[in-house]
Amino acid sequence: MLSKVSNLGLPICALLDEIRAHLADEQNLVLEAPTGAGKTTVVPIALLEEPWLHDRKIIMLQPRRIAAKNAALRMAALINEQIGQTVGYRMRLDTKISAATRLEVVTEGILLRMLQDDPSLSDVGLLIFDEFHERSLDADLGLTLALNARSTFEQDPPLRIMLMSATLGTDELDAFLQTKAIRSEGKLFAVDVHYLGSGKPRERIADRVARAIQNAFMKHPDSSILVFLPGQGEIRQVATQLEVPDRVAIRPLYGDLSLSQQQQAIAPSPQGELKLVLATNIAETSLTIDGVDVVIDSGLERKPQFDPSTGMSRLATVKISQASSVQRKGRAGRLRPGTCYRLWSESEQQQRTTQDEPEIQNADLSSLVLQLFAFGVYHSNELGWLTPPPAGSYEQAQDLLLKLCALERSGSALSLTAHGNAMARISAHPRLAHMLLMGQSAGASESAAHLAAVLSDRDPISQESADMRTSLEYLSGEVPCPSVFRSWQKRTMDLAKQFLRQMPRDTPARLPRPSQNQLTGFLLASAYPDRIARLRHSGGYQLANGRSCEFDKPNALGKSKWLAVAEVGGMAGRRGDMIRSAAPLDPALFETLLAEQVTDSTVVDWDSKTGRFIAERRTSVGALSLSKERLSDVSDEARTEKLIALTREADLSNLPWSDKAVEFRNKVRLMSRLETGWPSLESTELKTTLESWLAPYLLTIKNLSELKKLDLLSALQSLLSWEQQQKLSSELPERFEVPSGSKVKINYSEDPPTLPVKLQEMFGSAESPSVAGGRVHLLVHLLSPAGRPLQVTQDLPSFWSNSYDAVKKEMRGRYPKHPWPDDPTSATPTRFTKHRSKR
DNA sequence: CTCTCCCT
Repeated sequence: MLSKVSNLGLPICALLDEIRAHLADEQNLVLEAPTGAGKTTVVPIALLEEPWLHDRKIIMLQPRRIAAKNAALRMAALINEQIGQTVGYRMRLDTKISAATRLEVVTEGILLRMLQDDPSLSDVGLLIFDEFHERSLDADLGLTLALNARSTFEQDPPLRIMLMSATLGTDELDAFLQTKAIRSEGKLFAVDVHYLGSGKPRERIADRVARAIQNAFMKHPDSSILVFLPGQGEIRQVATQLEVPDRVAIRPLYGDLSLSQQQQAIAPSPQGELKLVLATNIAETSLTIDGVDVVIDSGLERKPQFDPSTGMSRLATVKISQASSVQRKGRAGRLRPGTCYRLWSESEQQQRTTQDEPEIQNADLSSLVLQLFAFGVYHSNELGWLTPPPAGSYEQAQDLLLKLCALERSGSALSLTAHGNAMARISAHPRLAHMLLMGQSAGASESAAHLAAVLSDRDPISQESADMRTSLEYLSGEVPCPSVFRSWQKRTMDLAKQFLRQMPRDTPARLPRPSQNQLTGFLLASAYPDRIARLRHSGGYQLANGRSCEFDKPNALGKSKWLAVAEVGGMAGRRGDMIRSAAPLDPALFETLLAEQVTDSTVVDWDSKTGRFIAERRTSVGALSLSKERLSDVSDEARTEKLIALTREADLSNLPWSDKAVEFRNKVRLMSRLETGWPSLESTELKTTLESWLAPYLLTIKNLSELKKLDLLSALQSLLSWEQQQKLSSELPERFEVPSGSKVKINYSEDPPTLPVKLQEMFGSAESPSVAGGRVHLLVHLLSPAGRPLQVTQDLPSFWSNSYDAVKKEMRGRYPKHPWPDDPTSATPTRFTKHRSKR
């Protein structure tokens, strides 16, 4: 096998010895090679006879079906075999594999299914991720699970993992896999790059692109041109406003076009005209257009941005990365040298990000989280990730899976339900998997399978009609399917059959069967409970998730008061969302099959005018309120709950903080500084435990004036044990006996606590007053006979010896009737004047 | 001025 590929003259052939030597010693390899180096076909074949394979297979992952098939076909041809012998491929609904197959090219999603059947990957010796730089969600997850499989199972010899990536930054991969990349040259022709600058502000992209096209045709009169635009809208604008020479054929190219229209853009023109292909990102990686010498790159692309707060994606027009611009440029140099015009400046190019963000950063993670639970991974941090899944979308995914009954909560932990386990075995989005199982329970497996299949893929009929029932009628043949949709119909029916095979067998229908009219709405509402919608009085619909949306053009569905919406489209920056597909929903289902979606709650409110409570019983579906009913009685529990919520909101400021309560809190704070084991009475902690300490005292409170009389001190005291309460009053007494015999109240509302006392009453005291067995020194406020503060000290002896003389001199004249002895430490303390003391 | 691409 090796000899069949080692002399092909491709750049990669020179590196085969190095690659084999590396893999003989190490488990990981990063192979960095640009397109045209031959890595995809040469490397797997060259490794088929390596001893460390131990008769196990080589699996090579490809992000796209066409690429997987082509790679397998080319490799089979290289070794003069039919496909399905030594080399085969495997993808959804299309497999060419035999018992003799040693090398399988598979699409990335297949790896997850392989891991489900055999978590240790026992018959795989080498796992190759091709085009790993694209960082698809499945590739990232596959790598993480494969590394986990290698570390948890005894593989002998261990599984080899190889990442093949385009040039531009493999350092991160090297670090993650603790290896050193092997680099190869490519075999592309030189492409001249011209930066045309950023253009005038606010000028339409289509206008600038149109001008660049005109200029390019003048400079390259004999060349076909490929233009990269962000989306269909811009493609249409350019196509309608552009005037091109007669011998040029304009060919739009984007994913929603039919296969034959896409073929027209790719194939050479029949009359030998030049081609002007106006394409989206589809031409960046998926489709190759031959005969292009000039590329015009708008520098923009449209990308979905997943919003964890709504669980929906919206589209945004963003600047492409440097890596993407290199890829687009390369499309001009496949057969001979070419030219690339970029509609931005060179300095801006330097500021652009080098790589695209990995998909895991900005994707719906519900499928990933379900799969992890099915593998027994309950927290993503149990695994090693090149890029860990972001917390926000991870939590959103868990919430959705809880709503779909795939997970259940026991205490603070989540676990997979039997229903969730069945969902994970179905190869569809968890929403659709849930819908399939619900459909089965309601005796409507086949309809559910049809609907899931339509929603799984691009649906050409939804462009004509947003009513899902139209697609279903074409699919089942109830309404004759137009011939242009025949290939869609066949593929979608095949998908539906696969879903039926994946559903659990022998499951009795446990739910009542909905009527034919209710069926589609019921199924959609099971999959998308957050998108149940109701018509607003003002027009448009409100969704259960709180957002609003409407039809882009008048639609017969728009008469329906209730809808089950499947897909919502929107562009970032625009206000409303568009309903792309939906079905009418019978609200009678809220009392039967959809009863689980209805929440029944008693809402208590505080009427701030009367200071009383009012209660309402409400039923709702998410943000959509179904009914409201005023209750004459408010239960103690409901009222307490509301009071606690109000208290939390007010940061405890609504409670009657008496001086005693404030002092108590300060005393506990003081004790907790001295000893461990005392509870914290700080607002933050008190707020989290309101239910335990405050609630019992709220039970009798029915209005505002009763709240004002709340015994807050007792409530706070309940947080202390009996021993602590005893200790608190002995260690931090109310009053302190000063030398004169007065019992002076200690002010614990300050920190440190203060002792306001007339100076004369402290005579004879050589020590600073303290509490808590001398651990807390009181801050003595020494007062004049008239009660004016003279001095503040925590160190009385130092006051007597340093400051007393000056105070004495100043005060003796003003208060002559009071004693001002020369030696205060031996004088007799007194509350009175000299005259009264003598008496 | 109203949807990028891909996949089980």
